[in-house]
Parts: sequence; structure tokens; C-alpha cells
Amino acid sequence: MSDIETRPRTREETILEGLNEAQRGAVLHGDGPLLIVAGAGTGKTTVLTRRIAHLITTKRARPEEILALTFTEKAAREMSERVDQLVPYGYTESFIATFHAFGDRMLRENCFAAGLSADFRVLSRADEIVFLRERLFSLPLARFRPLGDPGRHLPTLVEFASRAKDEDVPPDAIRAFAKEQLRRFSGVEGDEALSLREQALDLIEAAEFFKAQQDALAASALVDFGDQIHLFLKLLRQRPDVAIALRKRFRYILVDEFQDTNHAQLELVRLIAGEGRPNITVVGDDDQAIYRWRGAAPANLIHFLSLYPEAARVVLRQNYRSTQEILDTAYRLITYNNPHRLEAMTGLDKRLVAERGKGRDVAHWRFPSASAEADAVAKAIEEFHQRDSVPLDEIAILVRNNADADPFLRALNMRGLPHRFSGGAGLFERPEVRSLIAFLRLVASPDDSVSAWALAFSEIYAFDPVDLSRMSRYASKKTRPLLDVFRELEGNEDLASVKGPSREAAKRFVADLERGVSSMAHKRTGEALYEFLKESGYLARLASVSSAKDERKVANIARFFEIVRGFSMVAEHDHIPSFVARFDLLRDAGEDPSAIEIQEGDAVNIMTVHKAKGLEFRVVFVASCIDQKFPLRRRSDPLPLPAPLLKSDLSPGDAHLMEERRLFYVSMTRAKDDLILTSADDYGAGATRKVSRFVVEALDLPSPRARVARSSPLETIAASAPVPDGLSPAPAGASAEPESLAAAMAPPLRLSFRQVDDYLTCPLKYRFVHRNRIPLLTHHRVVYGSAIHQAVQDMFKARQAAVAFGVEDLVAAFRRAWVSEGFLSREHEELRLREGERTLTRFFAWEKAHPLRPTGVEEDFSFPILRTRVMGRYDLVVAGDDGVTILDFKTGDVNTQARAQQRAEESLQLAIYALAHLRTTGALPSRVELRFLETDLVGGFRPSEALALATEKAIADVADRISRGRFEATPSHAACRPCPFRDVCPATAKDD
DNA sequence: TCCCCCACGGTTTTT
DNA sequence: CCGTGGGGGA
Repeated sequence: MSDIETRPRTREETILEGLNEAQRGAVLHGDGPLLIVAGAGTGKTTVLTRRIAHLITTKRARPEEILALTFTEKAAREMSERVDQLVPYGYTESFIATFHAFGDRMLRENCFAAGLSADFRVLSRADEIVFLRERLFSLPLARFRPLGDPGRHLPTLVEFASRAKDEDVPPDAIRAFAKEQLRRFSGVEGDEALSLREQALDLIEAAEFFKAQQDALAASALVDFGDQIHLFLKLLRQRPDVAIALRKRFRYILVDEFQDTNHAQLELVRLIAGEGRPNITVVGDDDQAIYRWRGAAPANLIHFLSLYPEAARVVLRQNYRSTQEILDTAYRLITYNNPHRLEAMTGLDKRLVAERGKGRDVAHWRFPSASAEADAVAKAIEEFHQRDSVPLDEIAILVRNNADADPFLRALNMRGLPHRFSGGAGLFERPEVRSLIAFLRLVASPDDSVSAWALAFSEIYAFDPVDLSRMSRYASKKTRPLLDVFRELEGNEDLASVKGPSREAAKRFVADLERGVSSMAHKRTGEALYEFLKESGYLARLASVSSAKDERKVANIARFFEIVRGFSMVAEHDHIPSFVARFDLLRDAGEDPSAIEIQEGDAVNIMTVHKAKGLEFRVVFVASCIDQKFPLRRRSDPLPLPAPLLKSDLSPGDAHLMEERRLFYVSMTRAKDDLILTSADDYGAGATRKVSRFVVEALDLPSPRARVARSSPLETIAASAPVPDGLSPAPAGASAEPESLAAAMAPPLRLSFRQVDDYLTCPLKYRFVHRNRIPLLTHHRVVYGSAIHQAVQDMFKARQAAVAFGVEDLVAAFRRAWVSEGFLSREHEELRLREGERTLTRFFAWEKAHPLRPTGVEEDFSFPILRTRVMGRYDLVVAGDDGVTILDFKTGDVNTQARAQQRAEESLQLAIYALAHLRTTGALPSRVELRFLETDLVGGFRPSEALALATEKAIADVADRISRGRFEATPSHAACRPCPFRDVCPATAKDD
């Protein structure tokens, strides 16, 4: 140690000095297993790094005998660098890497022993999804019946499979458990038994699926990222010789962030380290385990002690980072996780002792609205920066999820404070990348008018909006692809009024597209895309105007090219159509790499708590501290792993809350000097939000309801701040005059149910579909639905005409109406065809048992509401003794009677039918019904006059807003997810 | 105190 | 769309 003391003290030395004699001996000189429990800000990595350096310099360990495993690449890099600095050789050959990198390398070194060919490939997530999808078609999944879109259930299954892997539950165990459940409940009656049986069946299906997928992957020597570890583990279990060789090779094993590793990784360490007294050091803090959803287990530390009971224990309590006030506040919070904490379980004392003294109080600021909260935080940051000279770099706003950052980003922008947001917010959402995607889509399917529209509208071509709208409407009217309209613009008399610049743009557009299509056959995706960028002149334009914005655009485009290149490496056929297919899967799998941020230098940090782990800042704001946000509401697993197979003994709810509390603990302990928790009453949803229970726990407030004293200097600012809730559109009163004038001038409107429905879903969607008339690509669900519909209508028309019509006629009608468009694959189409035939055959038999005698089939109706004419068509009208019933046939998975009834009661369509019948005949129908063809379920009711009048008012309101030109988007999860304009809509896009 | 209904809101990210 | 959990009513 003497060499250390002669140099000036560094932070590392301070940390080492903080250890008592025995601890220092254990950390630096100790042999055998060593568990270091290190709280926040105690220098975990430093101690580990020191130990590595000490092993090499003093204990004469050879660097290559040392294996150090970390959780992130960043941690691995940092550790390597610091070891390099400490070890006089100037370099080290120690294996310092993440678990994944280690598993990958070991598998490659032992591929033959593992039964893999030497050139096995590591799969991307998208590759894995492709595999899963292919398998899914061949499986008779009960609940996951690939009814509409087989890709829809993939996320559930993929997540299930990966969780099972992380929890280290083999498919066989899942299947065995499920079969046992099935046996137990097979004779038992009642709803609960039924649902347990159903769950068991699902589990069996999922386990089969999971197993089949694994076998398929192994057979083709493709391995997904998680499997590298699991395959390697399997190898080690089966081949003790490999494990022994590794044990000889890596005499020292060190693991950082031990609590963030999963069960499989713990076993990996054990298999390599062996029994006895291996030289293994793990460092972790159970209170900072925040990756449970990836299999991380705070109990790993306990588990380690049970594996190596003789392990030396060192607890690092000396905190060099924060003030005592911050530490105490955070500690008060985390003790609410007792008795499930290491301290409570083992009697260790982990209370942190600050080197830096007491410090200022932890504050909680509450505001009336989210924007007031954001404004006040931005203002406070400005003050910290200007008055106290805190560098912006040293200030962080921590959010629970990426979306929460929005108001803060806006507020910082308003004040001109530089900031960087490391939120994932989407590369694929950037306008410049969207344009490229639109180009690729359009090359792959030239009929895709949504993409054509998006690309034409983009800054690459910048069509005149009026002209574009006109051409688009024309395309829709003539049911031609938009691209064809561009192409044949020259001789088109109907579009003679299209202006010169638009004609130019269309010419360029068509030429670029045709070049793309002709390149498609012989060029790889990247090449074709690059050619497009070059030839369209877009790249040159971006490069010549060297603003920061354009630089970022170029950087984002470059990143997109990396993805294209990545695809090229694994794809068998790298051409645009296969890339587009793969891209869609990737996107469906939730993949969206973060866009480039070019903000360098001194800037405020905004990031999620997960990203902040391991970092520190002088001033930390923990934002949106309200119930349901932080802690975030628990979302239950769509397909839960059976409790007996889980390693945890906690209820899922408790485990979730404790994880969120650890997350809050992590965010609090990032602060060095000042910690401010902020919250607001209103986050735009109307209801007043409760303050987070964590704020109450940490600050020891009397009760969650008590209002925190607004003692901060920000109180005044908050009070005087305008309270825009972000939701209120343009002030209605101000522009009322011209709008009503516009309404009076507008031509009479014709509205169908579809139009009203689209407008209510999202006015912008209405504009896209019914105003701009962007022609849509056929979706397979539409093909299926309308073919079924057609067949059923044919049957009833025949009945009306007293013509014989058998089940074979029904199926024939179905086949006739079938259009081969929009299907994911040949198998998918076959599957859907068979599904349709089966459905119709069953329906035929069912209907024969209680036949309908329709008085009207596909009858048109139309009636006025003020100046608006409402148009529509009844599927089926049946006049009976007790009045008229109007029916509508539906396809789609409605499985329960309750659901069917609910759908009927909420159906705008049925309400419009009732209203139409009232207005056209003077009487309400006695009943309106939805009939679900797949399940033979019926939902219906007797419509009331009140419903009819309410519907009339709703339609009048929609008509009024349409004629006033109100098309503000109302983005929501429910509306945007199934929307065909999701990829091109500016309302879902993140703009600059 | 318990149960039912209604409104709310849609993760976190490693490789 | 649909689970969840809080709030309100009995």
C-alpha cells in the first residue's frame, strides 16, 4: 500500500482508505469467494478495478487468467480503461466483457463441442421473429389461433419465451406443469376450472411453440442473443471437460452489478468457478436491482452466499457522492422494501455514511399542471446554472418513461437551454428516415399509395399540397395507384389544372421510382437506397446546407443505413422487398433505435432512470412523481409463467412495487448536492393525480393526501405560470365568426357510417381517407371479411328469390369473392381461406337450425340531418310479428357472449341503423343485432328513441366540424395502432 | 368494510 | 381494446 500513499489522493484512494483494515485485506489480498455489497456511490467499480490491478501487480496473476463480467458494454469499457491505467504494463489481456459477449466468444471457441457449425450466426431480433412467425403457422394454438394477423400474437409469445429463458425454466417444465394442471381440473366444473384449463392449454401450446422454435434455431445453427448464454450453459452441464478447461484458464472471476444478472448467469459463474474455494468476487447492491423484467434477481446476492457459505463479506458504506440528507432520505424510502432486502435478511448494515456532510434538504415541488412543472424545472435549472454556476452537464431530469420527457424538452427549448435526451425516441419516426422507408415501400409495392403520398409530401419532392390532394382524390376516384396518376399526368385532361412545379416534381418522382424499381432486381437494398439518395439530389441538398438540423438528418440517415447493412449481413436475398418485409417485423417487434442527438458539450441531461444508473449529477430532478406513473401501474403478463415455476416467492404485485421503489431509490441516489422531486395535479387527463407514495415514504410525509408546503422560491413562478394543459386546441371563441361563415358556404355534406366513424376515431384520419382520398392497400383482414360477407349476402339473396342454395354454393361464393391481396405469405392465405370455408360451413349448419327470413338484403338507405345527407346500407332486414330486426354480420374474434353484447351496445353502426329506420319509416326497429360469424354469437338490443336522437346529434356535430374544416389529429394508442397512416402521419411523428 | 363500476392509459432495454 | 385499481356506494 505504501506506493499509494506517496501519491496525491485520488477518489479511488479515498474509497480504499475508507475501508477498514480487514476489509481492505479482503478486497485486495483475500483468496476464495468474496461478496462485496456496495451501496450507491461507494465506488463499486473502483474496488473491483483495484482488485484486478492488485491481482496482476501484487499477486502475480497473469492478466489472461482474469475474467471480469459486466452488465453493459459501457461498464466493460470503463473497467478496461481503468485497469489499463493502474497496471504498469500499459495494456491488459484480461477478459473484461459483458455476459453476452462472453457467451458469444465461448460458444465460438467451443462450437464443435456444442454441436454448432463453426460459422453459426447470431440472430437479430427480427431474424428470430421471422423464425417464430414461420413456426406459428404450423401450430394449433388455442388462444393464439392465428385468426387475423399471426404476427399479432408474436410479441406475447416472444416475451414469454424470453422470460422463460431468463427465469431459466425449460419448456419441458412448463409443459409438464401445464399437463398436470389440465389433469387436475379436467373433471372440475365451473368458470374458474374452465379458465384454469384454458390457461393450461395455452401454456402447453406456448411451451411447444417455444421448444419448436429453439429446435429450429439450433438445427440451423442460428442463435439468438439470449441463447448464447443458455446454449453455453447447456454445453457446460453436459461437458465437464469444457468446464474444467475454463476453470484452469480463468482462475479469477469478478462480476460487477451482480444483482442485474439473471439465474442463468449465476449458474454460469458457478459452473466455471466450480465448488470449493474458487477465487471469485461479486459486487452488487440488492437495492439497485432494476432489471427484474430481464431476469435480474436482487436475491442473487443471497443465492451466492448459499452457494459459497464461507465467502468473505465486505459491505461498503462510505459514500463519496451525495450529502447525508440525500442518503438518509433515500434510505428511508428503501426500507419500505423490508423484509425483502439483504439488510433485513442477513442483518448486514448498509446505511450509507456521507463523506460530504449534511447538505440541503430534499425538496418536493408540486404544481397545478404538467407544463407548469416543466416550466418551473427549466427555470430552476437556469438559476442553478447562472446563480450557482452549476454546469448544465451536472444537472439531470430523470423520468420514469421516455414519454414523460416531452414537456421538459419543450420547456428547456423555450428557455434556450441546451439539453440532451437519451430517450429512445425513434429513428424510424424521423421525417428524413420516414421518407426513405416510404421510398423502399413504394419500390417494393408500387400500388402503395400511402407511401407514395408520404414521399411526395416529404421535403425531397415537396409537392404543392393542393395539387397533391387533387391528384390523390383523382387516384382514389379512378381506383388507380397514386404513382400511376403521377406517371400519366402528362396527358390527363382531368388534371390539366395541376401547376407546373408539381408536374416537375411528379416527373422527378416517377423517374426516381422507376430507377429504384429497375435497380431492385440486381442491387442490394443499401445500394439501391444510396442511388436514390444521390440521384434524387436529396443527399446533395442536405450536405450543402450545413445547418445543425441537416447534419442531424444526415447522421440519422447514416444510422438507418447501418440497419440496412445489418440486414444485408443476415439476409439470404438482400433486395428491397425482403428488406421491407423484415423491416415491418422489426418494427412490430418494437424495435426502434434511438435517433442521433448532436447536442455536444455542456447540456442538461434528460433521461430515464434506467439509463441514469451508475451516473451522478450535482442537481437531480425526479419528474412526474405521481401515483400510477412512478410507481408505474403494473401490467400483468398476457401469458404468465405458472407461479410454482417461478423462483420468486413474492406476489407479482409486491415484486413490481418493490422494483419500482428500487428504481426510485436509484434515481434519488444519483444526486450529489441537490435532489428535487416534482409532481403536478394535472397531466392532461382531467383528474387530479395523487402524489407518488414514494415521495410520501422518502420525505416521511404524514399521508399521501397532505399537500406539501410550497416553501420553494418557485412557488410564485408556479402560481403565475400560465396553465396550458397542452390539450386545448385553438381558442374557440376567437375564430368563431369566420368558421361559421365557412360552414355556411360549405357544400352539403354526404356522410356514411364509415366516415362518421373515421372522423370520431381521428379527424386527421378522416381527412386522409375521405378528403385527400389516399388510396389504401388492401389489408388481408378486409379481403377475408368482405369475401365472407359477400358469400353470406349471396345466400340470403338466393333465399329471397326462392332459389336453392347449398353449403357448396356458399363456399363457392366465398371463393369467388376472394382477392389474393395483402396476405403475408402463401401459407397465410391458404390458412385464411380454409378458416373462411370452415366458418361458413359451420355458419350454414347453424343458420339452417334457426333460419332467417329476410325481407331486405343489402337495402340502401339515406336521410338528411340539417344540410347533411346520411347514406348507408343495411345488411339484412327481417320483418317479424313483433316488428323489424336489422342485422349486421361481423367477422373477427369476439369470443364471449358478454363481449358480443358489449360490441353491439357500443356499435355506432347499429345506432345509425336505428336512426335511419326511424327517419325513413317513422318507426324505430324493434331490434338491432350484430351477428359474429366465426363464433355464432349474437349481440343486440331494442333501440330507444333517446339513442337515435343522441346519434343524430353526434352526426350533426361531426358534420358541423367537418364543414368547418376541423381536422386536428387526436392521436391515441387505440386510434394510431391500427391506423394505415401510422407511418406517414405527422401527428404521430416526432418533428424537429 | 367490501364489492362493483368506471375511467385511465398504454414501460423500462441489454446484445 | 382491456386490465387495473381507485373511488364511491351500500
